Amino acid sequence: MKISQMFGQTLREAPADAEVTSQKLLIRAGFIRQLGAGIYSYMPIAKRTITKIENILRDEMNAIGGQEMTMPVVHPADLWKETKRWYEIGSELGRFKDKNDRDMVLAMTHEEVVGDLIRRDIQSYRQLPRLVYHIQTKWRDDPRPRAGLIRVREFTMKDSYSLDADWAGLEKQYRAHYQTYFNIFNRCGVPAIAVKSDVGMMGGKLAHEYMYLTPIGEDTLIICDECGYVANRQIAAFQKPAPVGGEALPLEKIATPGTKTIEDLANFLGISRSQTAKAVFLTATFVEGTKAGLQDYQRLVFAIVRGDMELNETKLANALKSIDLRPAHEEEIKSLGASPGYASPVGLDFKQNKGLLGWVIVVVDDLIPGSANLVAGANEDGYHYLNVNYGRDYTADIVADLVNAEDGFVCVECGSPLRTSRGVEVGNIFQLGTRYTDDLEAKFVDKDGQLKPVIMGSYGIGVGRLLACIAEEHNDENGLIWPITVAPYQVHIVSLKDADYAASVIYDQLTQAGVEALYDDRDESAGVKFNDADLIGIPLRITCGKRGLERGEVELKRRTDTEKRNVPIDEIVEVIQAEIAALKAEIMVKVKPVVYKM
RNA sequence: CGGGGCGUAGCGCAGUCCGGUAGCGCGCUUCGUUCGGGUCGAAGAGGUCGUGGGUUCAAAUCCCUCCGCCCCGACCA
Repeated sequence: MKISQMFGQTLREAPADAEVTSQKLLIRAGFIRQLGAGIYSYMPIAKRTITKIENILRDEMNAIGGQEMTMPVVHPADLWKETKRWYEIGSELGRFKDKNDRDMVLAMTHEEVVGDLIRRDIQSYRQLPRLVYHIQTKWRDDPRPRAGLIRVREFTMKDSYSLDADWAGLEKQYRAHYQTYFNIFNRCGVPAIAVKSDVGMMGGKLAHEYMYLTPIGEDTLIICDECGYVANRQIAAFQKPAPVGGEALPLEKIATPGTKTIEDLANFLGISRSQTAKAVFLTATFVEGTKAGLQDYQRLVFAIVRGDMELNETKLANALKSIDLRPAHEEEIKSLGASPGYASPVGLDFKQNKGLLGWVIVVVDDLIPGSANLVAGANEDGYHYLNVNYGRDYTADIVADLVNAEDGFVCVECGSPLRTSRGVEVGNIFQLGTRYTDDLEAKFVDKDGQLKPVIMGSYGIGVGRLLACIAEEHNDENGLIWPITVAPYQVHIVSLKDADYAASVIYDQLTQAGVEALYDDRDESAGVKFNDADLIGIPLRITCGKRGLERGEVELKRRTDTEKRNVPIDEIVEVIQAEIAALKAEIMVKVKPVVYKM
């Protein structure tokens, strides 16, 4: 490609609202353009990289038996009603009506469609196992897109779906993906780790997320450097400190004016935050009923954790089996007779007073029951109780682990201190089991003649997000530095004054030899061309100048190097091919088998 | 959804407080010049000042509405 012919140009300055490095560089280098919040166009040069990433995905998926197909972007809503996700998922699901006023959805994932295909096409265990995948557009109307391509609303995803007759089969396909995903990220030059994760809206049994560690990430990971335990904070376990027990002392009400936060309260009383109980009010949404008549309803949730711990909403939602949690409104809290800032379940009779939403659910963290004589609110402005004891003064409907693991907390596996790190989720794998095939009645006849639901797994990688992570990982102060495996072009040819003819001959030779070359044939100054070359970040650069040509040479430089080497013109094709091979070999060396560990 | 910020030429910005002919840099066009790290000079093109309404003799500027974008939080993969 000649730059003079290319659609899209480089920019000297990034748009003011570009925040993260990958976003700034991809825009400046002419790879992407924003159309709306979380909606981007990929320019021709970016499309080349996208295609290479997709081909790596195809290569690796095919290697574990994947069969590529294409599924629709627009689905009849009835299918999503059958699996209940029409009701369970909120505004993130794109909904519209077609001309006949029929509810339709925009695909945010494809379990429903795969399930529908299964019930049409799979009748026998002889047709299992299978692995299908596609690389296709998703729409997720995220409440807050951010950071360029890291978090968008429209994106391309490679999603694969494993279909098995039994759990052992799922296990096998899950393990295959577990390893294959590492291969994929390694080949793209993105260091990723696998962490245990919440199953979220996908449902199912077991899930891992692949995380690229970076401070711009929005997930918090809990890592044990000692034994290798890693989990998303949403579900990360840790060893709770032993609760401080003791004999229950008499309840005592004391004035604690102006202590609406735990911090204030602990300071006022001169005690540690761990001697207090913190009350958090949330409103939970539940769905109940059958396919025929589903309805959702809300309940006020009264969660209590020790004052030195942070409530983890994912853990709470999982304990409740709620599909949605939001902070409760002040009027909802007051309807219980509780006072925000001074609230506790002590002295409140929820059988008498069901509050605005009816039937309050009290949930306490598992540290609470064993902790004696905590300080908790008295449900009256400016007052707390001393010596509150679970069991004597109040009880809960649910006791569960409800709190965040934090830096320095103790690893549940080995007892070493944990640390936190930020990460971007570049991929995920889910053991869905029969979550969808049950609802869709996607069944097959097994060897024993019994009708059984197909066992599914689903596995995703966001292509654009992966592109962003590659850019985030591989750059310097001058621009992007593409790994050879995903570089839009392999060689960038810069022609200087009076070297255009020689450069064009080299460009033709390389192109004919199958080398992917980008040729800067513009009538621009050397500085402009060099700066653009650095910005675009093609791994190899050939500079064709009058000085070198007089000696029959051109100059070759890797984007990562500062030194240049002179290469005789008649050897350039072979030298470039050797360089490309060397760069590929360097990437492949990094592809190491990872020991499977769940 | 809550809090904050922004919207003036393709990009970056000034002008808004205090109403009176819409500006600067980069980029773009043409001519000349220069030619191995964002040359220099000259002449140009390009703007419904996000939208709609109001106040006023007069609105980019003041008031109201709506829309869009960004950040933090909530939420989410």
